[in-house]
Amino acid sequence: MPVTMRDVAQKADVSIKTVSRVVNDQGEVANETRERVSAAIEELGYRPSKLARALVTQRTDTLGLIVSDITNPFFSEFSCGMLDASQAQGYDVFLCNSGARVKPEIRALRSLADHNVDGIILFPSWLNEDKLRAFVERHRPVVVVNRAFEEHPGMGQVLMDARGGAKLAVDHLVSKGHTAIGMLAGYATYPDVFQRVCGFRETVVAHGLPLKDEWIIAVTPVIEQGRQAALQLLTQHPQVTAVFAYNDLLAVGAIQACRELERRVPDDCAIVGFDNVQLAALITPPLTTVHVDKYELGWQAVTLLVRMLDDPEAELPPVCLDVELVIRESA
Amino acid sequence: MPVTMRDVAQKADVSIKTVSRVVNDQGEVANETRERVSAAIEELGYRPSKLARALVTQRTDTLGLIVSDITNPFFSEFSCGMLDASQAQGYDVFLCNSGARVKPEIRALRSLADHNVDGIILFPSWLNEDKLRAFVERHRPVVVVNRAFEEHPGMGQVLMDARGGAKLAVDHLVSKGHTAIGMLAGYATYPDVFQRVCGFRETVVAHGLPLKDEWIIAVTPVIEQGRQAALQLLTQHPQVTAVFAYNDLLAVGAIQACRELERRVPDDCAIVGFDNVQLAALITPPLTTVHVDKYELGWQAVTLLVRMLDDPEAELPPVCLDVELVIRESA
DNA sequence: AACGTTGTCGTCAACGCTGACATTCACTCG
DNA sequence: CGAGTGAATGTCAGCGTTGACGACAACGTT
Repeated sequence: MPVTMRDVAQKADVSIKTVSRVVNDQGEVANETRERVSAAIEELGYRPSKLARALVTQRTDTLGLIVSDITNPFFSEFSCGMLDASQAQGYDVFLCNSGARVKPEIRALRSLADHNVDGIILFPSWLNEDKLRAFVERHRPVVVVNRAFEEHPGMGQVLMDARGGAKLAVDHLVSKGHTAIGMLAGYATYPDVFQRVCGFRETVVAHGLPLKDEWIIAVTPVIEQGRQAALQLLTQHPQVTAVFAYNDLLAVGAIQACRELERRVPDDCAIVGFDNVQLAALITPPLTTVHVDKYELGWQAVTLLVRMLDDPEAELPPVCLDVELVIRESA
Repeated sequence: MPVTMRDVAQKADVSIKTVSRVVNDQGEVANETRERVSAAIEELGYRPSKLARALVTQRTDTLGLIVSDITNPFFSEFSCGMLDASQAQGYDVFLCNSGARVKPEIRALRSLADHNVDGIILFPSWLNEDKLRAFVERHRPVVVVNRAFEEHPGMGQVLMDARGGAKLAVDHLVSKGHTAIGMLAGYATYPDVFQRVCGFRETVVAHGLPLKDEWIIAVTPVIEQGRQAALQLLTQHPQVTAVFAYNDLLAVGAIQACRELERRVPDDCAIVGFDNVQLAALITPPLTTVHVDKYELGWQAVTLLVRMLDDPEAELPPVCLDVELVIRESA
């Protein structure tokens, strides 16, 4: 039913191969012929079948993107940058939600491989390093965002300076006179929690302040969990006057907790978040947080992936984005 | 490099066709043979190429989704439902951002068609009805969300009861004693603005209240525009004591405007939004708004699309989701 | 003994396209 | 003037799979 190269060839009275040549404008085609073919293409409304082409070239012009939760503004802004960059490079993208679980991630990976995507972006990956490497072995290239690992051919990484961000946050808290600082952390199984907690610990110690393990609470990074954890932290350890949160969602939960405990923010308890999602500027009080350019992160991931595609041999170093502190009213 | 049916056939010492038969478990294969082939598949880690299969069956097991802006929580929640439903049905999905503009939408449509997606979901469509119909003619089926149009074979529609939602909002405002109600509307070119404005006008009139065109302001539905429009509305027409917003983003802008004008919400100015995005519950004061189950909307869109795929001849009626008022503190 | 029938499996072309390798023809040059 | 050159185009196989059809045993049935 759809018009094929054969139809065009017939109409322009040339061989199929010649049509192929003008479509991909490769090889030498006489001007007169080229125009005749172009006219036929135009007239028939011919569009080359990416499917058929992919079968022979092994290139589908598609990328796969796996995120934990597209509903989370952090990921959706990232996806937006990723999508725009892909489009600019001529790729279409398959989107999958992993729900931050291993099984669905594997299923998504498999399913992307089945569709022969040219490359995959994982944000982040919940697989252990061996499994991940095993997959990449058969389906390079893959770019992993926000999770550091040993460099390996076929795997690229895009990171943000999480440790530096944590330092920025704690420094700011300290400069405001806080000496008892707690942290609402994500679970250590979260691929990018480690860096943020590390940065937190280092900086607290560097300032010569007390560092108590009970002041660091690990929870799932969603608002409600943040509320509960902050409630717990602030009632059990009333001396804590400042909280650094793993992400803005937890920070929002902490603000809610403070409201319930009738602790004024930032006077009775200062709060700093991480990520600077849209929401951060809109709540009351507006959240002081570490800004990350999520759109840019997505764009960079594609840039790196495409570079790996262009030169499969190259060993590209990790890309790391800077972060900056956005001071609003919560600290 | 990747293992193909031929490899499996060789290993199991059968013909390629037999392998095909067990893979798709169709046709009669002796148990003994089936097991031998299955073993070979397992051992070799064979996975059928969707590409090659698609070339002959004309089915790619992929769907296309075009949304205005994945960054908007309204669309991202929808996408989540759409993604989950697709996955449940065995489809992978191409995601495209149209940026709420015609050109990119057309480009996305074309590019999806080039990849031979089995069906497309448009949320919403910015094309005029003729163009849309022309496209669908060649690439059915398509499901359009949140935009009503004349029924047409190959086009499905999924809607929400926008008019009813507007009525709910206005009724509530009236019940609170408001008699001068303004509206922050989206541009009439927005596909789903019409219904909401219509419902607004009808209900205001039904209550015997004044309906002034100057009290209805059309803007791009983002926070900042909402703020400016509300500023304008409330200073030029101070008698207005209640505002119904086309969506929550505009409502949030209105709340900001009230704060600047030192009008207390809801005492000096009541505000009702539409959509009930996550943000609505988190701002101060929490927003009274019309709730729409966006996840369900996405799920329904896929359900409809798949039904159209299964029976191309069937004339499926539009699906319409109910809405409900969520009363919080802004009205 | 000749004839369906049924179950199992294979052959072959085709899907729409590209890459490797002809082929043709005009033209140049020693 | 024959060989060599290069531009323009064509032929053919093959990418990995499926559908239409055919082959061939094994088994009753008359």
